[in-house]
This record gives sequence, structure tokens and C-alpha cells, in this order.
Amino acid sequence: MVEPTTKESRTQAVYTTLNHIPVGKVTSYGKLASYAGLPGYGRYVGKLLRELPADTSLPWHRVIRSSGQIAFPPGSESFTRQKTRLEKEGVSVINGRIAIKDFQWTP
DNA sequence: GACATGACCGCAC
DNA sequence: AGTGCGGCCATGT
Repeated sequence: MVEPTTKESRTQAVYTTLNHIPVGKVTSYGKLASYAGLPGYGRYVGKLLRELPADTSLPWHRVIRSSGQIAFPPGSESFTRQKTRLEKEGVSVINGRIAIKDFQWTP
């Protein structure tokens, strides 16, 4: 049988890993995918987060690009929303970039 | 099934 | 340090 990797299992794996990111730390789409057991699924992670409901309890704002920058165009609503949430958790964002040296979270 | 799109990534210049 | 290009995966037309 070859179907242990269904859409639901992938989604669940990503959600679970995302929910384990502690406050004050962030990770990247690609790293999150790898930690969830899905290396190379960075784009898919972005798609999942995009499909999240507005009232979700998942810390989607703790996911940024590997370059340390927010994935939204500066000034957009999503950008501001993410920046505000991050700063409320103690993560400084300057010019769309995470201002701390050790922003990467490792399980 | 081919082509285009997207909250991505790594490497080369 | 900024830009470009190919690679990656799932979806929608």
C-alpha cells in the first residue's frame, strides 16, 4: 500500500509542528516542512497557512522566509498583522526583517 | 495532460 | 548585498 502520505496527514503534521513553536522564536517555511517530515514542501506550507481561517489558534505569524523576512509585501494588511503579532510576543521586526540574531527555532 | 500560479529555497553572479 | 534562475510540491484552469 502506498498512501500513508495523504493530504490530511501532511496537513496534520504541519499544524502539529507549527503549534510547537515557542513564543519568541520563529522558523521558516522550508524548515517547518522539514521538521514536519516533509522536506521540500515549503511552498505547500505557505498554501496551508493561506487556507487557515482568520480565527485560527495556530501561530502562523511565527513562520517567515529563510532570509529572515516576512513573506508579505511591506505595508499590506497581512504584513502589518504578522508584524504586530510578532512584536506583541517580543520579536522585533525592523524593515520587514527579524531583528534578532537567533530567530531560528530548532525542535 | 500541459501550463500557470504561489505566505518557498539554495546557489551562482 | 541585491538579483536571477532553476528546483520543488500541490492546485486550478
